[in-house]
Amino acid sequence: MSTSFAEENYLKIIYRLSEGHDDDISTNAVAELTQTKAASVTDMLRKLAEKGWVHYQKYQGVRLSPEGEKIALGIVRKHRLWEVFLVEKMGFNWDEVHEIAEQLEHIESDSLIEKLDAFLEYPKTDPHGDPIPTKNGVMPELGYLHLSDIKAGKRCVLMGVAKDSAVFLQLLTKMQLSLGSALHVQEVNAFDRSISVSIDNAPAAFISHEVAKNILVKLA
Amino acid sequence: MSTSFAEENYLKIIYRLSEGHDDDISTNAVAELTQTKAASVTDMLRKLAEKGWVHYQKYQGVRLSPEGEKIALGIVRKHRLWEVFLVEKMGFNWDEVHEIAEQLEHIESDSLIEKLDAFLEYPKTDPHGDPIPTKNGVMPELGYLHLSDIKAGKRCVLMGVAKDSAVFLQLLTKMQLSLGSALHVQEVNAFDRSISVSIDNAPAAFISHEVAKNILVKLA
DNA sequence: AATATTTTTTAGTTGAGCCTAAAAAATAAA
DNA sequence: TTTATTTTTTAGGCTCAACTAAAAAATATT
Repeated sequence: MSTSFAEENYLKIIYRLSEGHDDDISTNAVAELTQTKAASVTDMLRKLAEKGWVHYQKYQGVRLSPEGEKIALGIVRKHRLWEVFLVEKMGFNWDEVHEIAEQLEHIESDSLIEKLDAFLEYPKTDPHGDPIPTKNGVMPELGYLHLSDIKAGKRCVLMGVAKDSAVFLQLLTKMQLSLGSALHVQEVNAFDRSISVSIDNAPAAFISHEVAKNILVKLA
Repeated sequence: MSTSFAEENYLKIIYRLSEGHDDDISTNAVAELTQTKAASVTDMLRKLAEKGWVHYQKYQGVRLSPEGEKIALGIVRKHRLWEVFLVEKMGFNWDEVHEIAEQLEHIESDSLIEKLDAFLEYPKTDPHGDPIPTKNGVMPELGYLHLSDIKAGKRCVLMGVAKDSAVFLQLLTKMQLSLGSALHVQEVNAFDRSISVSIDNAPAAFISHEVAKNILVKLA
């Protein structure tokens, strides 16, 4: 069965909202991310349920069916591969690629995506450190930690971001933070939970808790 | 003013139908290429005329306005650049890229198209030899001849095709014909207007008039 | 020139995907 | 537990881009 542009967006958004827990997703949460009204979401959820891509009972929220998840992972895979292409081959910055990839993710051609994957040399993650689902529909688990959870004294490496809005990414860039940055957490400041961190062995800088929460690291 | 997917397709098709003459285009001709019914075309032409992209008077046919032509050339430029990408970078054959490029041509990002152009090293033609419009909206005139118009005894080089349907391109491939093939027209056979042509100095093969009409060459 | 045929347009529908306003259900507060 | 608030759904409408059937205009034929 074929999927429309709108349907693909809903499935992708429900997937995103479902990551990391198994509660059902509320109509309002979906409406916020799709930039539509709750009433429109209700319509679409009923349609997606009819097609077998979500489990939905009115007033009870929604979750993806196995088939729906497969479709969503396909979209995410395409989105992230195109982001790699845009950064690695087209020379875009990591904060410029989201909107373009939102369009490219709907291009329908399995062979194109396989060839693109090969051309990019089978990347494991996108330019924000997010894992790229395999073509069999498996999302690799990378097990990164939030910088905000790292204890004072520890060293770690910046592996990804939990949020890829342009303003956030631009802030990181201004702070000289990028994938691969070596971080050394000097201390956690009790007052505002900001942390003092040395970036690539430079003198320590302050990173707010809000920012640290959205930085993903692995211990060195 | 922004253009929808459907509007872009109509403008592109009107452009294609207008190439090489300045008669107005009929509703039916547009309907055939858009794969819609004449009544639907009438609706859309009225809409495009309101937006100032075409000149249209009912029962009198349609032609692009300067603004409409600019939009159409932008779409054609994107289509052909993506085709180059698909063949040169993704490894597709020239008969496989049309449908995918039909989707990619609607991706909206000026900076992407400029970067793609640079990445491809500013190609002048697509994989079928069709010229790529400049970013200023100029369609280069290549002045190729139809193989069917070449006199016996002449040598020429295959520079493009006037039709890029998959079956036609596959036939050329089977006949060992591709861009750059060196052709030597031995004789024009009066009976069926087929021509005897040596391809890359191999023993002469027959090329039907129908095929020769759609092959573009320049004299060697 | 009159008639027949083809082409094009009008009129009225349809489905997808959105909307607003009002009703109903679920949840929170008194 | 009753009342108030928030969330979600229903009902009815809108726009876009298609459709069919019928009318009108243009073109071709006799």
